Amino acid sequence: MQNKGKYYITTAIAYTSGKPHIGNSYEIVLADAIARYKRADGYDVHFQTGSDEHGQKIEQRAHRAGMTPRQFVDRNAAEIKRLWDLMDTSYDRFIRTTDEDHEKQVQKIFRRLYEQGDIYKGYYEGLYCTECEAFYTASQVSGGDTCPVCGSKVHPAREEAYFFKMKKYADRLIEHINTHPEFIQPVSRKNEMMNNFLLPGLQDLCVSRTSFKWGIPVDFDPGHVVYVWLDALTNYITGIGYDADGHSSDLYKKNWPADLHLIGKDIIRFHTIYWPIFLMALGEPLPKQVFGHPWLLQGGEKMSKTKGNVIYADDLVDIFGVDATRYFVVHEMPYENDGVITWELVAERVNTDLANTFGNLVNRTLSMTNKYFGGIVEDRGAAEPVDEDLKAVVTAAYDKVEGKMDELRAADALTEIFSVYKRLNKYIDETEPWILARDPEKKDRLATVLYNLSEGILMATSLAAPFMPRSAAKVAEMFRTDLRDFDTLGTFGLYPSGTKVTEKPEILFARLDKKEVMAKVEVIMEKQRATAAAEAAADAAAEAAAAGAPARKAAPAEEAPAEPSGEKGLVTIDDFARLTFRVGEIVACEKVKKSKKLLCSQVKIGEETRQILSGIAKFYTPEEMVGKKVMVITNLKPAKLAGMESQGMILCAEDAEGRVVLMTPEKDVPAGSEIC
RNA sequence: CGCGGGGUGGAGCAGUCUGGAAGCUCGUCGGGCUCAUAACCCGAAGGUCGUAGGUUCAAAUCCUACUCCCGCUACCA
Repeated sequence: MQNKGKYYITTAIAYTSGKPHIGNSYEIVLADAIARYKRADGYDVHFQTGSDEHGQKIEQRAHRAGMTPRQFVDRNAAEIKRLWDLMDTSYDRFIRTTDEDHEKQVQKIFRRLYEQGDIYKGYYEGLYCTECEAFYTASQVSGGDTCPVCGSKVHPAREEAYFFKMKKYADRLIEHINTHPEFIQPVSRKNEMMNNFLLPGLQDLCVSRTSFKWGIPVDFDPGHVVYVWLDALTNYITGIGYDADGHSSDLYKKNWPADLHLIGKDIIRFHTIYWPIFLMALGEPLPKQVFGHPWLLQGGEKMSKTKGNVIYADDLVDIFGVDATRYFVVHEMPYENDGVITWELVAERVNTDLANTFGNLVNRTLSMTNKYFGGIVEDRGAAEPVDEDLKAVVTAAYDKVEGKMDELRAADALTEIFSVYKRLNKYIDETEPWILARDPEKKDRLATVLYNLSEGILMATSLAAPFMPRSAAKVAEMFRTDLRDFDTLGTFGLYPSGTKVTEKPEILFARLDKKEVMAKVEVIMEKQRATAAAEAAADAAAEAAAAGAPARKAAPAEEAPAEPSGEKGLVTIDDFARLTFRVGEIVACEKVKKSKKLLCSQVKIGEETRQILSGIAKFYTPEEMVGKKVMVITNLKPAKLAGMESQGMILCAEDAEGRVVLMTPEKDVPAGSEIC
């Protein structure tokens, strides 16, 4: 295969404060798909990922967990690595910012930048919260003088710190961005960076802190540790052997500048402004491209532990398998906008694309080959005009996919590949092999059709391999051949005629029953909620223990704070619209034996009758209930009360003494009428 | 007037730069087929393209105003 040169791709390094969710895993999977694709396409790929392990938050969390920071990051980095490995990602190096080679180089870089005058010592000024031991900006404090996190008083303070002279390189960077339109992807982000940061004028960046210890020490000024971005971003060069004294490794010389930094859209600024400027200061070339990918949202919301809606890669893999999970996250992510993930969507996608279109195609082809030819795939040259279009579609696939991948549109690349599988399914209908099989004179034609199918599957699957390596390997194995190098994909017919395929085709992707999936999900979510509650309790206990005299407030929360629980906040009309209320007529009612409070009513709502339990036995007898028209929430999740299912809720009013009264319509309306 | 992105059939998206018969995947409904994982193939229904106005022979696409949603707003990793 021809060598197209080197390709160095990186992901952001994952922060070791906790377990990455599927949105984080998406990045490594996408990077891996690109890396594998480039390898198959003839590039000499170097793929780096890793973990970001320093900072005050780590220090605090480790303390709360009763561990040293080192133990804490060792544990979390191992967990991150486990998830990356679980997803079959083929990175060449997993760098940790606590790795010795990295720490040493960061110190050297810091010293060099200081000596050449790009870093200077000054004071960081801001509003300081003693409780949190953290600075906040005026905008965060938003006018008042209370801490946005813990609510205590903040006061102006200053801390000795080193700063990087950003302004010095700003013009060069603006010039670079303007002359390299491909540098920031998607392009809409470019304007954001220009308008918000570069054009108004950059502030100098604080690159050291004295308020915590868990970081790389500034070797010539012991009270300071190197602050986050100078430590984190430099992993891209230290990980391949950069040396600030000019003795960089061959690996570095070969691979730098990076071809692609794949990162989340939230850290675009750091990668397109600070990082290039650091590199300019070091006299190194800039990365060729930075792609800030969008996020995967659960439903329409950000995932957060407090909302209890986090989806993790390992849970997805348990239910759907590695390749299905990989396929979903890559396929479902649009280029610019955020993608959506829900368990239902994954199940649907697996069934339609993977089981029906792809898996079933492979299965039916292999089955027919076994049934009609004892497993031998043979091109007997009995071509017909209908074959031409099929071959054209198959042989054109590589160029189409290549075009999409060049633009980093991996989701669209997958769509191209699947359109080939769809075309192959259609070909079966066009040629009707089962009819050919009835006519002995059509035996050659039948063999040729099955050969074309097999070859088409193998060619398309070679392109799918970077996205679904395991399944692609299985397909090749079942056809008793190897996947194709990309530079052969323009030629139809390289599958050796006469190959005997497997006798027992394996189901690549089983169809899933949505209800069964959701039942499993319920178990997972339940476990997650329990864990979150336990953690919260442990945190609270640790806080209390650590408190000593005046109680310390909670440390900054990782995620958005929980909804205020005591009182009911305002909702929007959309929130209200999510609830469905209907008029129901109680057609039967009885006491629930196991309970003193509950009545079990059969409520007629339009065409259907539902069983609803209500805690109103003290106020109404079953006889009184029958015939009443009441207000019912119909889209409430069913729940079991006293062992019986309740499919909704009958609304009542409760007075100050706790007396309960049914809500009934003021005029008579038919049961089933919607209440709005 | 801080900056930016978005609002397209039931769901998720493309199309907007470079105006010219509203498209893709899924779901729904009808039909075909039976090799296959109740799979596959064909067809249909369903959208005033957020709202209002303007430019034009022609607007989802350009312009103006309004409205709703979501990010970012600088050292938080």
